[in-house]
Amino acid sequence: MRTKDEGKESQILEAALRLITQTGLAGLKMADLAREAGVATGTVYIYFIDKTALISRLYIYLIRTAWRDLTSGVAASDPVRIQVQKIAHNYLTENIERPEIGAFFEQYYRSPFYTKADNILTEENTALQPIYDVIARGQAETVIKDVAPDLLVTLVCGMLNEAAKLSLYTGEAFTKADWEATFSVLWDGIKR
Amino acid sequence: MRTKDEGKESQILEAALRLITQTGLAGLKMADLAREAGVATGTVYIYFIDKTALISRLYIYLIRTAWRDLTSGVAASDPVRIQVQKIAHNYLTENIERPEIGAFFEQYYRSPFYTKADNILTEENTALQPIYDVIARGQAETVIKDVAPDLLVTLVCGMLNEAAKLSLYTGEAFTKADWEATFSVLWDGIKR
DNA sequence: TTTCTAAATGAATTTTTATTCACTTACCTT
DNA sequence: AAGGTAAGTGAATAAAAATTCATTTAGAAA
Repeated sequence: MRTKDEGKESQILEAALRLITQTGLAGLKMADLAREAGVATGTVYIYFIDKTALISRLYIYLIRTAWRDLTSGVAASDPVRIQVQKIAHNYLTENIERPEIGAFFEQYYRSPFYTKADNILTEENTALQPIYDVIARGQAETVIKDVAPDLLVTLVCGMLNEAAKLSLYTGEAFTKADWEATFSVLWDGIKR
Repeated sequence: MRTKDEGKESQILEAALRLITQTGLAGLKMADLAREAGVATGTVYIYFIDKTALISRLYIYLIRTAWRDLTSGVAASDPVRIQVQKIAHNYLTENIERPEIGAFFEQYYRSPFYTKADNILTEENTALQPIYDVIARGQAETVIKDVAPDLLVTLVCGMLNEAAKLSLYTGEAFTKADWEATFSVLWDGIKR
C-alpha cells in the first residue's frame, strides 16, 4: 500500500499561501492551487474535503507552526528595554521575511471562510505572549507606561506591521537607520 | 426620457462596501449586491459594465469622496503638538466610525481586482497630506524627530489603524482614557 | 514476483456565479 | 394625451469554478 505523504499536505498549504499573497482569497482557485503545488486537482481533495476545509486548515497551520519564536536571542537577564528591542526586532523581521503570514490573516478575518467557530484566537495570542510578558515586567518595574496592555500591544504591533508593509510595498530594504528610527519611536512612545 | 439616477450609482457602491466589510471581496456576489442595494441584478449592469469595473469604481469613489477632511478643527495658529493631536484624533475617529473604508483598502490591494494601473495612489496620498504637512512643519521647528517622513507617517498610521480595529473587534468603545494613552504613545514616540 | 490497497490523475460533471436580454415601466418632450 | 427613449426587471443563459470518479500508478505486504 502507498501511504499518504505527510509532506504533501503542507506542500499544498504553502502553495495556497503563496497564491493568496498574490491574488487574495478572492482569487484563489483550486485548479491554480493544484498547479502551483505541482499536483492534480483531485489530489487536493484527498488531503482536504473542500476549499473551506483547506483554508481553515491553513489558518490553523499558520497559527501553530509558522511564526518563529519571538524571544529568540532574548536573555532573562536583559533589561526591559533590550528585551523589548530584541522582541520587536524579531517581530519586524519575521513580518518582512514571511509577509505571507500577515497577508493571510488580514484576508482571512474578513472572508466568508472565517467563522467565530475558528476561535483558536486563544492559541493565536500565544504567539504574542512574549510581548505581553515583557510589557508586564516593564510596567512592574515602572519603566513602561501604565496603560492597558492590550492597547499597548496593539499600538506597538500596529507600528511594526505597517513598517513591515512599507518595505514590502516600496520594494526597498528596511535599513539599519529605518530600524533605529522605528525602535526610537516605539520605545519613546511606551517608556515612562 | 428617464434619466440615469446619479444617486443610484453610489447606492450600489455603498451596498458593495457594506457587503465587502462583512464577507470580504471573496464573498461578494452580484446577486447579493443587487439585493442589498435594493435593485435588480440587471440594474447593476446599467451602472457598471462588470464586476471588475464596479470594484475599481468603488476604489476611486472611496479615495475621492469617502474620507472626511483630516484637518477639520485644526487652526493654523495651533502649535505642532496640538495640530498633530487634532489630526490624529480625526484620523482615528474616521477609522472607527467608517471601518468599511479601511477594510476595503486592506482587501483590495491584495485582490485580483487591483492592478498597478490603478495608480491613483498619488491621489490617495492626498488624504494623508495633512499628516505629512504637520510632520514637515514639526521637523522644521525641531519639535519632531528628524526621521524620514514616510516612515514616520507609516508608524503613526499603523498605530492608529490598529487602535481603530481594536475597538471594532472587541466591540467596546474607545474611551477617553484609551485616546489619551494612544496620543501619549504617539507623541512621545515622534517628538524630539 | 505477484497481489493488493490507497494515492494520484485529470477529464467530465456539477455547482455556483456572472452576465445578458426580451420585456416592462417611468418620465420627458411635443 | 401620445410617443419616444432610456432605466429597471429578473428569468434565462453563459462562464467560471468546485468537486467527482473511473482509471492509472506506486509501493507495501505476501
